[in-house]
Amino acid sequence: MPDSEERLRKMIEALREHQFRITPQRLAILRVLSESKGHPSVETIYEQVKPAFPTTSLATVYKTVSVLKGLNQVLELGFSDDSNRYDGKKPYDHPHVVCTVCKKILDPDVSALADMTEELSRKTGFTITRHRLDFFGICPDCRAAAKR
Amino acid sequence: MPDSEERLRKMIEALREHQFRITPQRLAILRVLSESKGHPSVETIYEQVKPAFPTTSLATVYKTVSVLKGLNQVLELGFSDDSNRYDGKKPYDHPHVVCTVCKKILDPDVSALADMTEELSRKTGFTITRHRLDFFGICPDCRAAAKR
DNA sequence: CTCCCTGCAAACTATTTGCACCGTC
DNA sequence: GACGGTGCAAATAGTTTGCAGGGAG
Repeated sequence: MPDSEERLRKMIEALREHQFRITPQRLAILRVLSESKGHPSVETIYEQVKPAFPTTSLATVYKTVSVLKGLNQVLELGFSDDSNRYDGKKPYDHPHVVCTVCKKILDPDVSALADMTEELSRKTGFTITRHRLDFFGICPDCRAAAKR
Repeated sequence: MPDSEERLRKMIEALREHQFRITPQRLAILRVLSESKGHPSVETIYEQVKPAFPTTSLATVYKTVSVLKGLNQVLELGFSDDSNRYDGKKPYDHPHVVCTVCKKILDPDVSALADMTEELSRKTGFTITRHRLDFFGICPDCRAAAKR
């Protein structure tokens, strides 16, 4: 899986570049972020790091994730009614589809977004720097499960 | 301003229809929601209701807003790093532009969204029920202020 | 007169922070 | 060795909830 290794390398490089130390705990967190497909929460990362480092604390995960966010090496998806989710594979704004039943989050292909931003900027006079586009619904798996 | 009166009437009707009582406090909250252009927070609503009902509590505002949300009479815009904002004028999903400096929120015209949802549903197999589209940037006012 | 609503305070939850000890560089 | 990082516990902030008294229908 060369793609996630590439991401891991980038993250480590970014940390080094800014004088952040590479501790074993951080390395484990980076690994989870670079490998997991499913937009994990801090809690989920914590659970995955724990086996290797049983004394790891949630605070450390929060702090590391926060550092990575500052270095633009992870995208934070905040949900006001749930815990935040993190994307270490594509650390830049992009649309998401969220299953409201199983909480799975996927990255769909949506093309027309760039045009939309440009049009918006023109119409409102805003300088647009970021966006957030989430679709909510029920995934095929959960729909099938509900029908039983 | 006949438009906001129309909304106020609709909200009251929805409450009555579902056996919710129309208390003076609730009426005051509905009024703020139906009149204010600026997507107020619970705190903001509270501040505006206080003059008329000095003993009003934040809890009551939260509870009323929650009831209205359940009746689809207000749109809740949750922000994980800030307090939630409410839209009583257009209580259905629609895009927003948020100024990251003054926290102002506007409703821009964005057309291509319906097509996007349809395309997404087809590509992912999700049944899409809701969406959330926010653009973040700096409004013309704040940009001008920064240049001084 | 019956419940629902209100308002106070306490509870909750995700996240952040303070601080003494520890380990990377 | 210096100094940033860790892990525990306590603090925070927005929101929710429990409950006794009050008022709408």
